Amino acid sequence: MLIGKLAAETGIHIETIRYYERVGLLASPPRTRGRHRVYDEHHSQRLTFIRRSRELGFSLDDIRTLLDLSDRKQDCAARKVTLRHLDDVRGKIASLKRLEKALENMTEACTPGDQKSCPIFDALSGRG
Amino acid sequence: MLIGKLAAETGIHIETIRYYERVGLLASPPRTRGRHRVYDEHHSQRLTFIRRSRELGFSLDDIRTLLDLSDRKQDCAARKVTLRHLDDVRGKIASLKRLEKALENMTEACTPGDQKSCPIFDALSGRG
DNA sequence: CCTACAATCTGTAGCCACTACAGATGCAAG
DNA sequence: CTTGCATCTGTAGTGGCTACAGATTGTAGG
Repeated sequence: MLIGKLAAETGIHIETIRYYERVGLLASPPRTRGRHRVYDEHHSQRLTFIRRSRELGFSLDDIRTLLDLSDRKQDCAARKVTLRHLDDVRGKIASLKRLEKALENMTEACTPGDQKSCPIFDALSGRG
Repeated sequence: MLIGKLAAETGIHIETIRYYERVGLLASPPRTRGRHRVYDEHHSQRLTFIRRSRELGFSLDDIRTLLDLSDRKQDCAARKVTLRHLDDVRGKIASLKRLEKALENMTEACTPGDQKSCPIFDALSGRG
């Protein structure tokens, strides 16, 4: 199958597929005489693995590791990678929640008709 | 004051200060004969505003807007920008929470000693 | 006044994970 | 043989910095 079909099948843009090949995530497929890439089911499965991993927020580096671990059936190591990523995600949630609180406080303090200084600008100026 | 002192005062790296100038966030300060930048209290306040806004997750584009609104004392408009950003943050939290759940499910399903297929690899392959 | 050394200067390239072109080909149907 | 879409390569752009290299400026000590 050609790259367009692979893209349609996996939901990954053509340019992104070529990008994954360039950075070594997806093996270079054989070519036609006219240098068009020819993929098979194996490539499609790999690409689906990559897409699912990306959807779960793994970095391309992590995915490289996961693909390798999957080939070598090292599921314990994969669990570690996943737990580390989960930690990361939780950290991001926590820091976004702090942002959310701060932003809520700012907007709640800012009531229309208030003639004095604006609490939003005060907060941003470091006075809040 | 020179750029090093401004950096120390505001907690923003020298390169970042120059970057902000380059992208039009911070006005070009006057220079010494030898082209060294000379800042005053006004620059320092602006930079603090920028730093606080960055800490709250505003994009540089948003910050440009907020700085302008602050100059023109348009606090209602600033409130809108802030609410929009708050929405953004909440959206990110929601999607990270979905990730968190999915990752939790994967790692919980993966118990050591399980001899069959690995639920992590299954999930990533699109079978989960 | 001279030297040493720190601070600053400009310009460029790199990071991540793509995305968006331009301009040149390949390939299949009519 | 032409039309027209698909694919090719290569490069540049995104955001928000960061990290250099190599040149210059400023300043304190001798």
